[in-house]
Amino acid sequence: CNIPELVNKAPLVEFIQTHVTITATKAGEIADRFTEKTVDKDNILFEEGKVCNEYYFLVNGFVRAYTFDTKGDDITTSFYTNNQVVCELFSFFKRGHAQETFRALTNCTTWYITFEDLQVAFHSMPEFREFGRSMLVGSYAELKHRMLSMLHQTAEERYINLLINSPDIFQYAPLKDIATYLGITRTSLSRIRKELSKK
Amino acid sequence: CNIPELVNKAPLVEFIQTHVTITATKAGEIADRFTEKTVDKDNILFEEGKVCNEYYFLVNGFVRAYTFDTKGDDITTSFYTNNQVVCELFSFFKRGHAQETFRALTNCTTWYITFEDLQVAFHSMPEFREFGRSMLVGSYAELKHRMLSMLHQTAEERYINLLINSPDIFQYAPLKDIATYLGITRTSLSRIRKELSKK
DNA sequence: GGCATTAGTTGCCATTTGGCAATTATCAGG
DNA sequence: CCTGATAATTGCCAAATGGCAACTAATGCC
Repeated sequence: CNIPELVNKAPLVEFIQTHVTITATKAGEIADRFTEKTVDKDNILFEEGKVCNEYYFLVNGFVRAYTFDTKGDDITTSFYTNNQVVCELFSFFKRGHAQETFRALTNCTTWYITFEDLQVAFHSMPEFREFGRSMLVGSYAELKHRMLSMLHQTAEERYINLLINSPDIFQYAPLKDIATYLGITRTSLSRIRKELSKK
Repeated sequence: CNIPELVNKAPLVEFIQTHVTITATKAGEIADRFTEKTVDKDNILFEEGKVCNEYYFLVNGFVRAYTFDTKGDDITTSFYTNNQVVCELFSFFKRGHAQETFRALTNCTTWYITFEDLQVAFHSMPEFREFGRSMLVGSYAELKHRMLSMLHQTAEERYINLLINSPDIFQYAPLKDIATYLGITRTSLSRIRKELSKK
């Protein structure tokens, strides 16, 4: 464990500590199972059709996940930024082929762990298991919240909330991709923005 | 372990075996941690505002989960039927107050395990951990699929798919609740049904 | 800097969905 | 069986969102 690694891993250690009750030492042991990897802007972290084998912790950067609908149109399923786990969870844990692609919208610094290493670490470190579960439950809750916004909010309300809660998305992602994330067309998003600018 | 229990637990044992690679004996050991509980029609399995402490396996019956939007209107978040896990996962695992209520639409037969017992069992039985994770990942994937349907399908398409994939929902739930589940008003659902009946 | 490509906006109009109120259908309880 | 309550449908119209095409703005590349 050399000094640059120690420095770079600090965000990951902190992240682990904010999600499970754990000593810095234990959190450090978990973090040690991760390997650093940088991904350049516009490059792919994980591609559709493959079995996801890396569980990424995004230290720094911006990532868009997308898939294609039945007409072949590109749909944004999620955005990821600093201090988030980037992973196609179903493919990763169930070892199936994924239908999503994760692409870097900026240069990204990540720490990742492979499925095999994670399985081993889960087995030997109860705290890591707890952490993994916490991540899974957190992702589920976040998605449920977004689902609820689709069920009862208008496109304008969803747009405003995104603007308030995730302003950085607007800094890195084109509006056309934000539109599909909100479940509307870029034309409608454009008009919603125009209406709001009047107010 | 008496005979009625053995008989009744068979669906749970089978369910476990279809989700993780495990012997019948081990699956039976897991199932033994669960306790039977019946819930009568219209009664509540879990109520909003509390910390969810039971992880239910629904052997037989039909359940609706719902919450309230900002206007105070009732919104269906999910339906559950035979051989499904019924639980507010975020509240259960993160020990927070839930914003959902689960109500029986029919008489229900369930097997449940409490949070404390589940924690103990997770710790001592790796297969149970694997099962728990499989459930979590499965719920996540299902929700993601539904999210995607909200992003790119019309209300009519979502209705048709629900009709095909979950016809039993229409047997037990009133249309007004199905409408909120689909993210539309009961008026619109009524019109969609009328249009389709013409074809 | 110029040019090609992609992104974003706007006008025009169609389609989808919603809101409200009246009406009809269904269902549970006395 | 009657009756009140709730669910479902329908008409009328408004609002939200989409489709297409034209236009403008931004961006990347040589």
